[in-house]
Amino acid sequence: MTDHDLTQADTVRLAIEREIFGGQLAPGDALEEGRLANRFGVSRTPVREAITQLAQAGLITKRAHKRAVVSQLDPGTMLELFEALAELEGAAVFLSTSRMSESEKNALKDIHEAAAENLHSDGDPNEYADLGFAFHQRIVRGCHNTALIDTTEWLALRVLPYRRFQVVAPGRLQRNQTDHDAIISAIFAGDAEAAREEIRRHTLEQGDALMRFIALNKTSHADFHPNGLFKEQPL
Amino acid sequence: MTDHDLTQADTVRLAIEREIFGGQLAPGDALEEGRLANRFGVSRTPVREAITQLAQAGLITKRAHKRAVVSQLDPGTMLELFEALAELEGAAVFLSTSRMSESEKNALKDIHEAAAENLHSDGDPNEYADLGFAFHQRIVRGCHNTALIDTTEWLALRVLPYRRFQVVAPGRLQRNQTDHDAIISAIFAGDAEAAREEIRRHTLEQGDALMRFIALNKTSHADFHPNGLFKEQPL
DNA sequence: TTAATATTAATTGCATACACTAATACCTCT
DNA sequence: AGAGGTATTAGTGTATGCAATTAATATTAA
Repeated sequence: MTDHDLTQADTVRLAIEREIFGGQLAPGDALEEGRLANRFGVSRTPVREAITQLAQAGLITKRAHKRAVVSQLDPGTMLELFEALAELEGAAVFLSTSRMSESEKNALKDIHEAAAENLHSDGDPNEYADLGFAFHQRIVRGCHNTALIDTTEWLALRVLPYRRFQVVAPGRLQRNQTDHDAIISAIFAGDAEAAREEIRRHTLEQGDALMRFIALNKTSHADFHPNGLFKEQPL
Repeated sequence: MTDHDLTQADTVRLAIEREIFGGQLAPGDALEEGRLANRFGVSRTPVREAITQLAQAGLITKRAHKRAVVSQLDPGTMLELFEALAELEGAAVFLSTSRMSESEKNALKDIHEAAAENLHSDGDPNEYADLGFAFHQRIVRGCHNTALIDTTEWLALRVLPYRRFQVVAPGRLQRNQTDHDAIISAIFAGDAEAAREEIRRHTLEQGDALMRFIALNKTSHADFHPNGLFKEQPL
């Protein structure tokens, strides 16, 4: 039972997913069954199935007899997502503090130090962003509760493109690193309550900072495309 | 745009959902597309769509070329679900404590007192279970964060059938009411941190109690059907 | 010109038909 | 009788066609 048990619907779904997260498909873009069908060389049926799945996952929005569009995150819901994510990550780290093994903690510390090094040596901001993502992911997975992990990572994935933006916001990276410092200290000190508070504040602030950024650059949120930030914003 | 925008796939999905939560469809039962199709008087296409959605939601399990099966909750994942739910409800009540309006708080208190009355007068246990569900739901919704509410309610729905079991466990109802007492006190006192701790402990304990119940009655969890508890277990 | 309406085109929802897979029954041989 | 293989059957995955619905375009009236 290898990957060849992938049905065509699965293949199409994965492809569309990648295009959304990769930015080729922007929020608001329409997904038309017919086009996709002959683009992927299949009939509309598996395409339809893929769209159904993606809609159920919330990645795209679909209403009867209207074509599916990539879900649009208006500022309000985006803030809500960040807030919910902050709470979930808080819950996870609360558990992780007492549940992570020594090796898990050390791996976390390694990531943190690699990020520090990157920051100190003026490395690639994208690499820093990846390390930041890994940092959060390690913490979440440390709670060893599949249900909680899946839920949290699902939310994290939804805001991921927006979360990365901070690499272009002045001073954010340094601040980010300081926050991570506090979080990792609390974890190693075994202070679950403090760890929760730190990560809550941290993630909430990322959302706030993003909102400020959008407001300052007064980008119409209709046109706002998170994945384009790297390309279009001057560093 | 009324309910008549419901596509046939939606209708079928809702019907199946109801049968699962209502207990006509037990965990482990197989869903066969053809039967469902002519049972609902539609073709297999909308049935397939409904199944896809339910699978994506996790309510049923599906693998390529194998028929769909109503998801089975083994004790391990069930405990995980309860733990994750405890954390999410904790996060929600933490926010709700400062965000619920006066009328929302009063509505919550009304439910709580109705439950007390039911308990005191030896009323219908099923009604008590409904009140308990409403109690938790009100608290969660009080956080006014759609993302967090949806996530939490989704988990709550998955364990709902199991959660109700406590009406048949000796002493659980009284204990449940005491817990709710503590929670509501913390909320009215504005002590968010205490409210979180109370509801965490409370929901976690429901999971533990359920596990003990299953273990004591040494019911093979393969045959364990939550919705049957009311009918088959002697009170 | 603009707004409202009719007409056409594009696109979705569904049914049916067929291909492929996996399970079951059946047979053969030892 | 039992193990192993083959035919049969049930059931899923996909393609195609058609009807219903929505979006786009043309047309008319003010």
